[in-house]
Amino acid sequence: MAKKQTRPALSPLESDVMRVVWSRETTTADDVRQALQKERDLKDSTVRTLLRRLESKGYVEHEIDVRTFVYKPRVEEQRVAAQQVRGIINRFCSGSIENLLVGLVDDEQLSAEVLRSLADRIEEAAREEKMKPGRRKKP
Amino acid sequence: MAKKQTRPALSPLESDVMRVVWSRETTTADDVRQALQKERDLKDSTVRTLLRRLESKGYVEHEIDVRTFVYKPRVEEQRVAAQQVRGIINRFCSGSIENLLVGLVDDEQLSAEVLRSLADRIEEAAREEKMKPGRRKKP
DNA sequence: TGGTAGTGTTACAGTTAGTAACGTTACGTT
DNA sequence: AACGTAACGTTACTAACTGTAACACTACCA
Repeated sequence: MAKKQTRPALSPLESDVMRVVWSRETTTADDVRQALQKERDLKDSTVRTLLRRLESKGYVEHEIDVRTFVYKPRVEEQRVAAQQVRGIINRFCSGSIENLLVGLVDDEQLSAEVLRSLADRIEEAAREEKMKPGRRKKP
Repeated sequence: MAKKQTRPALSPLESDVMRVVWSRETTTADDVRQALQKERDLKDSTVRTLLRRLESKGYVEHEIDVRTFVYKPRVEEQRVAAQQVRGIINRFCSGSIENLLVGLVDDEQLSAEVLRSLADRIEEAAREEKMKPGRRKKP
């Protein structure tokens, strides 16, 4: 089985940067700086350091447009979230995702209705996948 | 609304210690040391430092039996997991738990069947709750 | 009353996170 | 062709957090 490759975790600020990157088609250092400006007034070189670290961690990649680095995500946001959750499940929850979901319900973050409707939608999606073969996951 | 109090995050080793604490009724430093011995051979004072840090973070509390500190969890394991997940949801997933669950399914950590059966069980449990009033959550 | 089980205090090195200055390179404009 | 400047890479520093533990102190129990 293809081992699901795992990347070093994101720091809080790196997460902020990633959220910017995920929210756009393409992203430059200056885009990030501006996007985060309300909350934090980071210097250009700070942002570039962050982006470089994110690239070395495998979260983004860049192309060069003339002389400007243009970044794009290399992983989907939901995938990253899911991996983090996997870590939580292993550390707590006795490795069982069901236990986790039960905890979420207890914590009132989740309801049975949501679970059910989600199950419906997922099964629906799975059926459609089967119709048109070829690539799997994430059209 | 009673603000769900949030504690400083657990480091990896602290998580290990907590797993021991959660797995037992009561726990002493020596219990922890022995439980973790296969993986890590920690000195007694190391373990006690960990437990003290966990207490100051609000994860455990202790009573004194003669002269020995006897620890117990102050939070449930699933609750902690759920709070961590809430953090993830806020950082990624645009704050939506549904997005997260979709990601988990994509990541093949979760299936529609599990979601559905879980929804069933949760609804069932909710019905029972309504029958016998009084305390809610966690019997 | 002394040995010891058990505690608190203190500490230190390695890593990660946030922050950024400064030096270098190469575009495009004149 | 040369120069200003936009954009990059290298390097660095501090603060906080982790893992680790020695050592000093205290109070039971034999």
